[in-house]
Amino acid sequence: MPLQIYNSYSGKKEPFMSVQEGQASMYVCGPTVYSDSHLGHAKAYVSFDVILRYLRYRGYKTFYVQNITDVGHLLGEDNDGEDRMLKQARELDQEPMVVAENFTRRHFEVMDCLGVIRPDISPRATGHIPEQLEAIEILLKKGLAYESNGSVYFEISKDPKYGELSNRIIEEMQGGARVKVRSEKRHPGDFALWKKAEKGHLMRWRDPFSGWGYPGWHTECVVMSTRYLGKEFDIHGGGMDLKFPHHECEIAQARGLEKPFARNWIHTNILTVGGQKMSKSTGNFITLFDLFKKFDPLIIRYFIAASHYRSVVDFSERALGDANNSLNRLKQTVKKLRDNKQSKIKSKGKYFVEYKKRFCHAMDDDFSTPKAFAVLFELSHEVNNLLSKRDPDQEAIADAECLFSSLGGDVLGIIPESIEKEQVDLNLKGVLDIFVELRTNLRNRKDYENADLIRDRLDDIGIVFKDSHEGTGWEKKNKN
RNA sequence: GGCGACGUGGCCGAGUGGUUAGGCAGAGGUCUGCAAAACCUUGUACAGCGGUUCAAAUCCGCUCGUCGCCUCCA
Repeated sequence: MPLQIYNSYSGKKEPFMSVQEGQASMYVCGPTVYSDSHLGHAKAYVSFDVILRYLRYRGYKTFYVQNITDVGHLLGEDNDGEDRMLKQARELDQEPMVVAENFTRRHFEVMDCLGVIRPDISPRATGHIPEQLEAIEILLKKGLAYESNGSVYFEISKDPKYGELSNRIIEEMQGGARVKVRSEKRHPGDFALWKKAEKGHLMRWRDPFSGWGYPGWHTECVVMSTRYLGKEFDIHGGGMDLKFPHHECEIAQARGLEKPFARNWIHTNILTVGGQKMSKSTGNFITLFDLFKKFDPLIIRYFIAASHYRSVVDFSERALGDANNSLNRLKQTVKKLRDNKQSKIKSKGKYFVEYKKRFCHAMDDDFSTPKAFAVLFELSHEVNNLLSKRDPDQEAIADAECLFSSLGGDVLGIIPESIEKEQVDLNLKGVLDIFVELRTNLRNRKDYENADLIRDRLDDIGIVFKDSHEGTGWEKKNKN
């Protein structure tokens, strides 16, 4: 069965047919880098990361482009609004490009923590001004855009298919929306391709229209996606909130430029807090930097990946706590598996083949991670039973370990290559080994009072002792 | 107002005409000196109302409710 992807252009699941066989090209709208990325961004980028990883797992040669928007879009309405980048630059008393550079770095830093694989290319909007101007001139020549007062607008009424992506009819678009007073636009829905720069505007470029200007929002993505992925590529993604106007406007331009553009549109759903959308403008956001102080990034990744990318996820600390418990269940199994595995035995893929099949079947169905996780939990269950036997089959252990590493690790990204051990320095390990020995001696002497004292006091500082037939083991507690 | 998504047991979350999703939390048990972990047992839910059907959480209609987009947003 082929991979099925929900195409939000058609509103249906469609078999994935890539432009070039065996390859998968994907463009995802990246962040506007004027402030720190928050949990809502994580939802989008972790979702696309899982999609990318699964495409790779399925054998596609992937090419992933995600832009960095380093020119601001207007805050308010039309001309009286303020550019976000410039506002932040003024508040931080920094050059706009310094602001962009810093927040770009910080964005990658938090994404790295979340295990999000970096895009192959992260093109900047400001690095593609000539390409954007070129596209704008073509649209002007074709009569799809017009110049007004030094700015250039795309005339949506010239595109008969405008609105097809988001199911909108131009004539009905004003209903309920605020009425624009004065405008350079012919129709309120027309969107800026290029804006005339007022005096003192810090980010501006030479243009053939009024002398100085800066690009509108939607052109960068059309230009950069097609430059690097070709006129026609496989997947164009972004958050649900970008569907209109952003993606609609991209499509209109691509059509005007006679580019076939994206075959599949994937939109990830939003993340809410107490039922309300998390967003920068409402202020109800929590940055990933702050969240990492309390929760391991892997928990956050699990929390996001465990729900379907098209579902709304509601954030709460309680939910993250639950996610942590669930994730621990899988991690415990993998840890035991690795502790029991004999290194010389290699996986031959003989055991648990049904689980792998079911996992892939779930992921083939529009990347249904909730079902995929259920399969992993069932596998975990069976593996735990296997491990509790006296002499578990080593080949089965190797196969199970391999499955968890590939499905849970490579694809879902929630099983690290080594569990716990990496964060523990050697001194701590040495000290703890002494305590284990001491406690064992005390237990053998049935001095439970002092044996338990050691366990309780270590527990207080985040080290958990676990007794079993083979002796006492220990592990670090999770942050929360 | 327009467009769209959605409403499943305490919470999260699959399912989609008749047969166990899965996880967390809770309860009881096994193991253990006691814990922890693991394992076993335990929940008969599908917003409401009407209709189709031998049979509906699943199809159809209506109602109610929640959320998103229509302004920058992932």
